[in-house]
Amino acid sequence: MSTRHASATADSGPAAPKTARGARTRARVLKAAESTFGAMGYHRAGISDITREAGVAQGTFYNYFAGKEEILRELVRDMGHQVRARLAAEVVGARDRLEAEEKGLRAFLEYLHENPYLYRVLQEAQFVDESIYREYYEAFGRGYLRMLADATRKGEIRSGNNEVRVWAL
Amino acid sequence: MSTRHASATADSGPAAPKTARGARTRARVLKAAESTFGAMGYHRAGISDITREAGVAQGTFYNYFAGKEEILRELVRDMGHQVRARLAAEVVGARDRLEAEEKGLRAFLEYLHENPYLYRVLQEAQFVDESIYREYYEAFGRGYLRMLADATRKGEIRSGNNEVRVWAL
DNA sequence: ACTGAATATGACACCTCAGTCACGTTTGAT
DNA sequence: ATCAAACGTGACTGAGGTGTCATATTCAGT
Repeated sequence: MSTRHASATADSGPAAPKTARGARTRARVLKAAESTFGAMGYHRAGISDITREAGVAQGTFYNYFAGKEEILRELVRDMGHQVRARLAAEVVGARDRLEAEEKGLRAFLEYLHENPYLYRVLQEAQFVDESIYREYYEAFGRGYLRMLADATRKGEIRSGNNEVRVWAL
Repeated sequence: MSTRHASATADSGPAAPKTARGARTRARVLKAAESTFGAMGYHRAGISDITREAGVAQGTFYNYFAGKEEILRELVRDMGHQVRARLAAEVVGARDRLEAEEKGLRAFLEYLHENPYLYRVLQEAQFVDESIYREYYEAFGRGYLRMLADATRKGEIRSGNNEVRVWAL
């Protein structure tokens, strides 16, 4: 039965790289997957396209990722981290909620403009495996919720059901 | 080179059915494609899934459709016709633009609620072949433009760049 | 009833591509 | 310098699935 659709949450399949070279290679493959999926689309893209782009052999791919779906999940995670890190960094200098909102939105759109692949990959991931999409969204929502909670504590916005607000946005 | 990505516009591949039975069969296969694509997704679904659902043999499929991509295009076209027909029918009784708008939107949402597959299939089609998606919503836009033009002629709304309005919506 | 065209069949050929594996090469610690 | 573990390689295979084809059946006009 293997680990099919059950709870493909955190098991990264193959173990993490143990050397510097391994880490670099893994990163190269992930980057290659980003551009390849982004340019050709997930389904048209083959593992061989990714490895060719990364400049490694086919087998190398499986040293770091369990399969095609797995690398997509990992990729979305990675992209999510980047976006959230960027947002967090942009927002620190903001005085109040409104300014943070404005800066955050601007930074978000900027990021999307610099990485046009994020949107496409994410949309496609939705059809490959719902849970990938969901994970991204929920992580995003959690970050947002934290910010709203902070703002509430500081009395900048009236309290209430923040979850509802996140959804609305 | 065959007819690859060139201008896959109107050639319906295999000729249209010549008998009543043929028409019925074609319709059955198309319906089966709708539910199968809708339920499993375009990529997971195989031709055999569609033909099984339709209750015909594999070969029959190719009597009416050139291939998988082709039937998707045909399906989107068909769904588009249905939606537009429905909208047009709902809107005829409206007095002015505002009422038409309200009725139209309501009918549209209703239709989407009754046919949850439309949205999903359309979204996925976007990644299979951009031109399928484009065709759908250009046709939609044209219909909308006609309505706006009518309204303009009747002096119900101020003239101006209607295309811009369609885009905005 | 007769007949050619249209339609239905399903086994099969063929091809793409994900994933494996046995064997080289590099790393990094002692 | 040595060695074991980590990493890299690319030819290979096996499954999955699209599209074909020779043949059988049904339709519709005469």
